[in-house]
This record gives sequence, C-alpha cells and structure tokens, in this order.
Amino acid sequence: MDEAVCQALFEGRAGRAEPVVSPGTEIDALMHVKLWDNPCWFSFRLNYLALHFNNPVYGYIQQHLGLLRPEFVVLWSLYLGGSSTLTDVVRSSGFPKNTLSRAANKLFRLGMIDRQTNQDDQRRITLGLLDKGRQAVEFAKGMMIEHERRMLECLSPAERLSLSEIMTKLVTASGQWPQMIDGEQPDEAL
Amino acid sequence: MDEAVCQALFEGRAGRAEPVVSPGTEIDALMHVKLWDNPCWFSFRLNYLALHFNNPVYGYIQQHLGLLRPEFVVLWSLYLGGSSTLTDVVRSSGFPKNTLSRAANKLFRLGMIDRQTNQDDQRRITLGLLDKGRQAVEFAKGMMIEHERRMLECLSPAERLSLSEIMTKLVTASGQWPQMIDGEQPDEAL
DNA sequence: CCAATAAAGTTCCATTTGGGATTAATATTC
DNA sequence: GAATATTAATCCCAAATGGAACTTTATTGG
Repeated sequence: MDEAVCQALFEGRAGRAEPVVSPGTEIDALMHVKLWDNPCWFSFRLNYLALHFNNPVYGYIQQHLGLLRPEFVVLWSLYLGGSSTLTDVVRSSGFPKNTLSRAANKLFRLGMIDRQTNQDDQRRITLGLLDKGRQAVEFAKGMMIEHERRMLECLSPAERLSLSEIMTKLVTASGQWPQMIDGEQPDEAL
Repeated sequence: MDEAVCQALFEGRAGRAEPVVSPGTEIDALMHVKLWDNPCWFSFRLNYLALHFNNPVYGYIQQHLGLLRPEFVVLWSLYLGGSSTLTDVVRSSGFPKNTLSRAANKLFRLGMIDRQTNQDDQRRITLGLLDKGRQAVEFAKGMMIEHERRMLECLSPAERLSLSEIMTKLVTASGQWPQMIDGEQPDEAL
C-alpha cells in the first residue's frame, strides 16, 4: 500500500497514471485531463458515471412511457417503499418538493397513483401505486437492471463487492456532510 | 469471498444487511429501502452521492460568483485543460451544446473568457480563460476540494485507493456502454 | 469543380424547473 | 385557549433548459 498515493487521493490528486485505454474508448485531451488530472477526481467520476446511467435510462423512459424523471422517481419510490407521503419521496430523492408535487399530480391524472388523505393528520396525503403505475415501473425495471449490469460487468466480483461496501460507507456517512457551505445560511440559522 | 453476495451484487440485489447507522444519520423508511433494497443499488448511490456534492458546491458557486452550473463547468474545463473549443467542453461534460454555448457567451460578456476564431478552421472558436475567470475558479477550487475531502474522510486510505481504481475501471469501460437503449435510434441508425 | 454531406456554434421556442409565497392543518407556547 | 410556530402540499412566476432548426464553414465524392 503506497502511502503517497493514498495521501494524494485524499488531498484530491488522482495520483496515478491513466490506465491502458480499452478498445472503443476514444478519449480526447480534455476528457483525459478531467479524468486523470482533476483535483476533484471523485466528484467528476461520480457525475460522469451517473450521467451514463441517467441519460439512456431516463431517455428510454420518456420515449416509451412519456414520463419525466421526477415522475418516474415518484413511481419508483412507491414501488420500492410502498405507499408513502410526498415528503418521504422528497427526502429520499433530493428533488425539490414542488417538482415532485407536480409529478404526483400528473401521475394521479394519468391514473398511475391514488391519493388518500390521512385521517389522523389531514395535511398528509398518502400516495399509492395503482396497477397502471406498477405496470409502468415493471416495464422499465428490466431495462434499468440490465443497464446497470452492463455498467458493472467490467468489474470482477470482488471489485463489485468492494464498491458496494465503500459506497455504503459513504452513503451512511453522508448525514454528517454539510448540506450547505458556510456563506449560505440554512433556514434555521437565520 | 462470498459467491452468493457477489452474484447478488451483479444481479442488482444489494445482498447485504444494512450497516450500523452512524450518529447524525437519521434514515427514514423509504430512504432505507432505496439504499438497501433497491435493484439498482449502484445507480441510486451514484446519484445520491453526486447530489451531495453538487447541491452544496454549485449552491455556493451560484451564491458567491453568480454563476450557474453550466457556466462554471466551462470555466473548470478551461482551467484544467487550457484553451479548448466548445465542442471539447461538450464532449467532456455531457451538457447539451446549446446550454454550453449560452454559458460561454455569458462568460465572454462577463470578461471571464476570450474567444479566438481558429485560422485554419473558421468554424472553430477557441475559448481561453482570462484572469477574471481564473480568479473565479480559484475562488471556488479550495471549497470544492475541501468538500470532496469531507466526503471521503469516512474511508480508510486503502478504501480510497480501491475506490479510485474501481471508478477508473468503470469510467474507462464507459465507451462500450450503450448511449441509448434500443427503441431510441441514435441519429446514424436512421 | 460543384453539389451533397458533415461539423461548429447559435438561435428559437416550448417545456421544465425550482425559489418563494400561499394555504391549510397540526403542534407548541404562553 | 388564543397566539405563534411548524409542517404538508400547492401555486405562481421568472429563469433555465434542451430539442430542433438554422447559419456558416469545411469536407467528401461524383
């Protein structure tokens, strides 16, 4: 284990020469620098990889289901977590609440979800997946899993396990990261 | 090395019980399911982590520099890669070209970059960072590195190295991933 | 050498987005 | 128990976004 490399990674230098480029991957000069000489190597790769999931997957969903990303996010949330309130979807997805409110309204109009006002707290509206919504999710689900599988197939089983564990660690720690950087006061601080 | 777990990770099941939740991380039920019982565990964590970089960082940049994300992306590209053409920035960032065209025009108006028409190909315009643009990047750079450092500080040095290597492998393989899923014809296929 | 094709950037415009105010229901405080 | 604060969801509207068409320059092929 090379201490200098670890320190470099922590400090934000990628700290390694680029790997041999695999066939089919033509990388121009600017891409090269962003990948291998970027002080924010982690964030860049994160965004780069997220893009390569989101663009094809949400493009396909829009094309075949006519649903925008926030709309599908609501469906996916209800599919995974069962009936939920809009606020739960907001918290778990990071989209702004008005964007998801609009999305839920459209899904309701499309007959993909229903909305039930909560009896003991009448502010809350529980959103529930209807058959039509479930069918939409199930239509997209296989494609999403397959696309993710293709993204991960370049890794060895041990690497996939390692990646899962490391990302788990990061996500678990995320509660302690600043939601905002100094100058921007969070509401409570005012 | 547990074969079943590796297979599960490949197939898209997270395949593990959730870790002990660290203090400060209150996770509601829906979040829990999305993290630990999501067939697209990788993509979800990718987007989740990217969000936790982008929101604070670009919020800060907008607040203090008055620059939108596409605008800062252009500056960051020129800062890392030196003078480049808009198309290079498009390719290396994944933003649509009209969005970046607008961004470059605004940066030009602000005196942060200059534009030089290429002599041997008059379609090309080389964008170059001016002092004012460089100062903007350098103003934000420390904050960005620091935020990324905070995100990574929960990992051991060995884990950071491993993460870097695995992400490198993924990015390098990305040229072979589909840019589009079947039904959506890429332009050339028509 | 000229038409057809492609590439770099820009412009147009309808749609999407998200900050902030608003409404309505519940919690808390005094 | 009225007054205040908080929370859930929605509405308003100015701004940002991105697909598609367009302009200009370069390349290709007959």
